[in-house]
Amino acid sequence: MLPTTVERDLARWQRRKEARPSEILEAALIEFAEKGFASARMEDVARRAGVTKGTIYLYFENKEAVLKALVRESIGSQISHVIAQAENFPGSASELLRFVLTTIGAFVRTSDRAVLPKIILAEAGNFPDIIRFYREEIIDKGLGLLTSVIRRGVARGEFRDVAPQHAARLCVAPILLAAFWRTTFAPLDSEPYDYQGLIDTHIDVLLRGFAP
Amino acid sequence: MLPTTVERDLARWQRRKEARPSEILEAALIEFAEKGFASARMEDVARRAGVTKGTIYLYFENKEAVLKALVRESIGSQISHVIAQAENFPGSASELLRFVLTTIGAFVRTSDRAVLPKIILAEAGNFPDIIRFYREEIIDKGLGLLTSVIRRGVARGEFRDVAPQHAARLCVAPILLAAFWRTTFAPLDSEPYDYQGLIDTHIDVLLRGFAP
DNA sequence: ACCTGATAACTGAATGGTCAGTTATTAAAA
DNA sequence: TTTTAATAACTGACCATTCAGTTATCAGGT
Repeated sequence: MLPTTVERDLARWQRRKEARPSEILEAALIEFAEKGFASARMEDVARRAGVTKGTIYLYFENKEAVLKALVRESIGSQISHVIAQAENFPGSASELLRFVLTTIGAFVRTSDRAVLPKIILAEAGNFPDIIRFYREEIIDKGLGLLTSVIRRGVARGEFRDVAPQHAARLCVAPILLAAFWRTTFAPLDSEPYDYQGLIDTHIDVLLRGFAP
Repeated sequence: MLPTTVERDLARWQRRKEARPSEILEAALIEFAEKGFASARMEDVARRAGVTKGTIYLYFENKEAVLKALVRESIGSQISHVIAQAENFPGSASELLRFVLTTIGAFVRTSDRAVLPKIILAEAGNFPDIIRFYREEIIDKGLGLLTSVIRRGVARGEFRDVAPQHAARLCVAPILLAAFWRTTFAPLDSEPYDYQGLIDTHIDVLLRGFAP
């Protein structure tokens, strides 16, 4: 049961300054997702990352800093990327909307980062600055993008006169819900839920609902 | 600053066996909402309820039992009530759908229980049986109701042929999102968000999207 | 009307376990 | 040999839970 001395001596540990931070974040994401931020233990994060607790504190100031780093590295870049693509999009507003929602949908269906909104939501009360960051960098930017797409569609007569700030939220709601579902209730399901079908139906119903 | 001896002697404490449990639950809801279940302190719950820590344990086995009680007493009855009303609803499927969504919307906009989904979501990993209860008693029942309404609408030719299990989720998504928003980001907003407008727009877009 | 014990609601200090963060030490790498 | 990544034992604070003691309430006696 105990590791042999050979294994011990051969394995031991290596110095891998470059690789540690990302490995720690990867491990933290899994632990935070499983237990929630407050109940996740730094020792478990460390073990999963293949180091000991002390090592984490060489790279991160404290537990909160690990969560902050996760939020920063995970989502911010994605959003900017989508916004950039949307800016030089050639097609109509409907096509652009379809493209944006499909992209976000794919992210939510496949990325392990899709748990983050849930983790952040849960800790809202305890870390006001993380919430503010998330609100400004992710939500406001995302809603801003969608609002402008819809406003454009309305201006061009593609969409009827819906309130853009409400319509933008209608666009993301089912996708976000899918993210929560996948990271919370999916394990209880006997057969996997058809997220693709949900998102397709969503885009379909939405565009018809927006049509003049 | 200190309470006068008179006040002290008059106040002290009273025996209020009947009132305690609900007062404790009320206090717990607020504390759990603010800090999250894991970070909420029983002592703070007690103080808010006007008792001391020990008293809570006269009425509840432990912290988890308080959360369980909250889930049971808060939402279950609401759902059954809506379902009962829906069952003998006279009008068309659209009218029924509008009625159901308006009712849920009103609950989410006004009730302090609207935080519960968030609290439960956050603790999913730690309390599998609470999640299972919530899943079976709230989600499955709620989705079941909406699915049957939509199926009826499709059968009667009021709605086009949308997939009922997806469409049902589209119905609740924006309302749930509103609940999360109200209990998380609303405090950051300078002016209050127009939930009523969101829900009205939602119902409007949705029914047009469902129309043949 | 006024005691007076019995009962049960309630208190709050003590307990014990957990865990974030620290530090003295070890050993890989340069 | 020196530097520093990494370890592992340690500390201290925090907090759920317990329980021995306190006090409101009430019934039955005087």
